[in-house]
Amino acid sequence: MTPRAQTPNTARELEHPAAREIRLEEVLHALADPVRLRIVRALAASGEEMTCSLFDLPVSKSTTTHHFRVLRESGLVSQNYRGTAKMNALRRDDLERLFPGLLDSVLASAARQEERLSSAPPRPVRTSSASG
Amino acid sequence: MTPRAQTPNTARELEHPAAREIRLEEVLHALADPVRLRIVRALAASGEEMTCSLFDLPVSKSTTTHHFRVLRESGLVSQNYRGTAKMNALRRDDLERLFPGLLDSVLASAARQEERLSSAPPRPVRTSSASG
DNA sequence: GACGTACTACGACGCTTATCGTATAAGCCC
DNA sequence: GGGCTTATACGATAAGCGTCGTAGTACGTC
Repeated sequence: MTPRAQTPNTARELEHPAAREIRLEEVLHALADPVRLRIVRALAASGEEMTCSLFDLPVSKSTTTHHFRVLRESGLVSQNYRGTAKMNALRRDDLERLFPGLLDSVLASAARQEERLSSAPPRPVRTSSASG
Repeated sequence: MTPRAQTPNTARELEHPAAREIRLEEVLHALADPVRLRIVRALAASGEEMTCSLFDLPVSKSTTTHHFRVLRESGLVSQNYRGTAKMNALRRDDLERLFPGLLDSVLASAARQEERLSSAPPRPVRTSSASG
């Protein structure tokens, strides 16, 4: 077969769902995994493209690839090759148009939870009648 | 054992996670299932408690029970018995305190997607050279 | 006490998924 | 070209999950 005639350097193009094909359930499912949520948060924090290898994840290389694929197929991130590296970016515009405010509230919730869980003193119950 | 001494009508109490135990990942996972998202939307729309049997779901009774359990254990809904019926309610206050705006943006996104998918004309491609 | 209603528990089944290791392909640099 | 880096593909595995049916429990009513 060898159908890849010349295809200079843009040869490796990855399939992305069109904006209208993105489904809320899949986006939520993609975000529900701790590793993937971490990836999305890192991408949002950097605001720019990042290569896969920049992420410090507690899983193997293969698993990382798998998670990036899930993120891409759900429509959360876009990926394109740049030399040997693969650049990843959040599809903020598409997501904002489809689900206004969703990504931001998830990101804010994640940040809030991290703060709450890390700095949470073993505060017993605080019985100071001030009521909650 | 028979530890249920007298316990008049509040005998059957269900375990709910405390607010501080609610995890974003579990909430997102709970919302990622179409059936459960539908339940949550119905609860939000009604604004009040609803019995399990009020929901018109495309799954069996057992499966419905399963989904309600997932919702309760994730912290999304609270359940308490009232006679033979089990009343379900969204834990809006707890969720809003933990993840401000999250639930609303998910609900809005779901509504938006439903509208988009139902009223979507099979608009071909619109090749009007306007470039995309 | 007997019956009906509402929901649960349990076991089963099949599909999906998160994980890994190894082998492989594409591109860069010398 | 040779070797290094980066990421993929593939197969395997174990766990999780959505689904169901059946049997059972709790409650209200007669």
